[in-house]
Amino acid sequence: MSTARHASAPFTVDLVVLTALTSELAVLLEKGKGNSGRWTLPWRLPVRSESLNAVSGRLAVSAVGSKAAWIEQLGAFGDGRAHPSLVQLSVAFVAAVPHEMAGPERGFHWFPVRDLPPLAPRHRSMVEAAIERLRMAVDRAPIAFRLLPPRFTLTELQQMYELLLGKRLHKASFRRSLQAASLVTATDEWRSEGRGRPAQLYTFAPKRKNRPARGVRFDLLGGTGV
Amino acid sequence: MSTARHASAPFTVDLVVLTALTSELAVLLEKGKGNSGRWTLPWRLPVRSESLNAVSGRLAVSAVGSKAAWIEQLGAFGDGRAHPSLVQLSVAFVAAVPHEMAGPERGFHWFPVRDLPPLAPRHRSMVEAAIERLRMAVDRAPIAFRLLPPRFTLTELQQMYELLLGKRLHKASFRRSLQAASLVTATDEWRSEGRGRPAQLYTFAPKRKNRPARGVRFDLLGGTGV
DNA sequence: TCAATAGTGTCTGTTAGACATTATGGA
DNA sequence: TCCATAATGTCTAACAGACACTATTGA
Repeated sequence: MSTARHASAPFTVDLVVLTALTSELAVLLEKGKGNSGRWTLPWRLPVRSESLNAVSGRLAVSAVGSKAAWIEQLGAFGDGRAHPSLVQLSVAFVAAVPHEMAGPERGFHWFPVRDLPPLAPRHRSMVEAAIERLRMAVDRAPIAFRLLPPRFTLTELQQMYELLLGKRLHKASFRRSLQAASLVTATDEWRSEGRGRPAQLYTFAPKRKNRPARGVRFDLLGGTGV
Repeated sequence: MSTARHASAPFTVDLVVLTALTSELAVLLEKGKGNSGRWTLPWRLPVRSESLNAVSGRLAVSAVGSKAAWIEQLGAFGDGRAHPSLVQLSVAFVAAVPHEMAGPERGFHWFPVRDLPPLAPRHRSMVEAAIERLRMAVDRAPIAFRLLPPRFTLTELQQMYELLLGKRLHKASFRRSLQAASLVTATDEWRSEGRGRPAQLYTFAPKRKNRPARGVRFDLLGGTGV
């Protein structure tokens, strides 16, 4: 029951920053500003008349030290689930950043999504929604490419997709689709990684292609099939 | 700049109700409560501590007179786009209802989405987002079926899908996928519609089927292809 | 030489769209 | 009878996954 009488808006903007941490997804958490030293998602009470996108963008910069590779609004969260701010409503954003590029700022820490510390209920539902949204977005936005360095091997790219999607992919199929989509071009560089045959390096260089726009998918009932 | 000192929450809940109106999508608008008699999306200032889902659900009932066939949160809208309430933030929902079932309540009217009256900028972006969201949701939720009467012909079902998706579908492919998805069962009734051969009536009776869970779709660059 | 990884060719099953054909009523 | 619509069979192209094979390095 906070009496909002200062110039801040009566809702928080919260951010779920995801990254690829050695073969698993990780979330960026902040050492709680409140009394209990619990970890929280980065959030802030925006000042009035600030745009949501501006606030979330600056929140990302303040957390990871650079602009996010991808950021999207998740939605409004409230409905009785507790939040560290005690404010009724939160607008959540989901972002992805490359892990190597910029270490987290002071007071922040990466946690694997499979092993999170206790979070406020509202924050826990945001993390779940964020992962789901990321997996939906991976095939519509070049997120995987932006999480990799400018030059990468196709195996690295595939592993990034597998990590983001949370499932294994078939090597030959992956490369065929990639070829058909005209998304990468080979460089003349190769990289030797320990034992086996060196891998060719590629760059992200999408060329517009008119996809045939398939019909309906009757994907009701959430049948995942294995 | 309204001083929010009464017991209402400092944001609005807005609703985009969509329906299938004789071969085109239509939105439900309300004669503006404000000074200018402009049309607006149905919205309200919820009282504090009300859940978002509860508010949006009741808003739908008050607009169409019955529970929505499908409803989902669209997200938070603000960012400087004007809203009839003058409130900074709005949480929008999108809903779909069958057109025949329940006429709109007094003061409401259906408008084809291709021919909308002037709307507040924030409401216009909600309508656009709602249509896009509906099209994404049509193959994950049985929206088309809930907009049809319990017994329908396959041609009616296909036309509903075409209307919701905004594109033509291939008849034989549509029926094959439908069959494969085990979503409908035939009744022993037939309906003669004017000239040609009568059509068999079907009911929505989904049977769980384990779909094979396909790989990646490189669907970047929004290539629609025709 | 062996182990390990990169990269590719072939085969098969599934599916979407094109097209044509049959079926069955009303005008 | 003719016409309009329903319903279905066949063909083809695209594509995903399985499998196996070759290529190229380090140990």
